[in-house]
Amino acid sequence: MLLRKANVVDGALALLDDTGLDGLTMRKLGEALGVRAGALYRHFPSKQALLDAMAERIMASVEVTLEPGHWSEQGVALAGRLRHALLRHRDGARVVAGAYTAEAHTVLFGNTSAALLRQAGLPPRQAAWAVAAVSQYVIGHTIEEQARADLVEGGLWSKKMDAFTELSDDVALSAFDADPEERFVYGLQLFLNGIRHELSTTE
Amino acid sequence: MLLRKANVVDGALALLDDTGLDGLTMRKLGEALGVRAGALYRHFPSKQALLDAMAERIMASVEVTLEPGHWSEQGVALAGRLRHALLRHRDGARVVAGAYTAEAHTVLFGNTSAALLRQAGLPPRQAAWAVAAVSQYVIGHTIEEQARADLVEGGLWSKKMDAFTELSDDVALSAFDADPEERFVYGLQLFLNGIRHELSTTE
DNA sequence: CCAGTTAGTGAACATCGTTCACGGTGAACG
DNA sequence: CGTTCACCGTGAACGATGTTCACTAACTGG
Repeated sequence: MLLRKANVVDGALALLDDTGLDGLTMRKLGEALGVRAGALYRHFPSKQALLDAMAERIMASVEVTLEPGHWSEQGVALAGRLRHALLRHRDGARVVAGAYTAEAHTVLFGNTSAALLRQAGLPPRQAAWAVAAVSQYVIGHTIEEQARADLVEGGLWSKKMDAFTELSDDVALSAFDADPEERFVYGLQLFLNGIRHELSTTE
Repeated sequence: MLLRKANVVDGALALLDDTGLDGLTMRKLGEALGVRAGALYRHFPSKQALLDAMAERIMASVEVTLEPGHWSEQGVALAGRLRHALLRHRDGARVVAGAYTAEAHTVLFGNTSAALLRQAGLPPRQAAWAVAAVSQYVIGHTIEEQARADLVEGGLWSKKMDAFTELSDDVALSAFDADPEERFVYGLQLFLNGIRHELSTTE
């Protein structure tokens, strides 16, 4: 049974889900695909190229269709779909952050989001900057969210929290075992409210 | 000349600056310190522990003293000092992001920032969330800023830009070779304006 | 000055990404 | 149907990585 590029990416994402990024090895991937490690280099020139393709696949899974509605609702939807796409695979955020790729679907997401903000009245340059800023927030948030999930799975989470307890005031503590989604939406709202403020002063 | 933990961290940060995170190797670090790789394990139980210590050292270099002034100015100053601390070493943002540590200086930065926002009138829980969100933005931004710097140094930046040019509209293009600091401040302002809006509605 | 802790050595282990000469299989074409 | 040829996969190897361990050397406190 011959392999194609798409199959390799499929297998790599599946392996990613149950070994994590650090456990993703060319040899293990080969074994999962019934093939020796070297054979993978017929499809990708390097592991990094494979990771780039995985990132692109992840970005391809975020829906970018804009339904009619207020720009801020669309913005919440877009950012939320980006987060969910990253969460769909273990360490997905780290994979996308490490790729720094400029391929079709990654660019499409940026273009669509920027167009949304431009339509809302933001100058083109600022729209592009705002999209970059929000994306950086989403990726930064999701890297941490998944890092925490990995720690919990490894049973190391309580250890970190103990270190916290000694140094931090009680307030910050309770804020940290809140629902990640709630925290995500809060930060996102801060951003969008900032954009709203920007719109009201430039027009 | 015997080594101490502090010397190892010093050497590691120096080596980081001229080889980058991917080139940071226990053997190379040993060589730079006049020692075999194995000796480093008398000071740190693993490379990750060393990286955690490096992250703490980087965080220790951000000044957290609050001078009197409007909370938003203090916020700009704090976030800006965080960014500069990350920029001070090559791949500094990746090091800090990968550590996910809860040690003295990292926690201190969070506590100080949260106190600032609480004093401004934000409820404790929301203050902690807002600080986390801004930190994630700063780290996300700086990872990208440094990734780009590494690409430029490797001469691979123009290649990425070519890929962009084919897929993106002209607008986004010009937004991308703007001064990183200007883009950083713009995103930060969006955030702080969102917090300002939050303050005006909760009080 | 001696004892005991601590730092460093050198060799080894398992594993990693990557390469390459070679053998085999697939499908397209006459 | 048979040949051809591009492509896929093998197996072994290379160099480099993080880490361990029995051993030796160096420093330090009493």
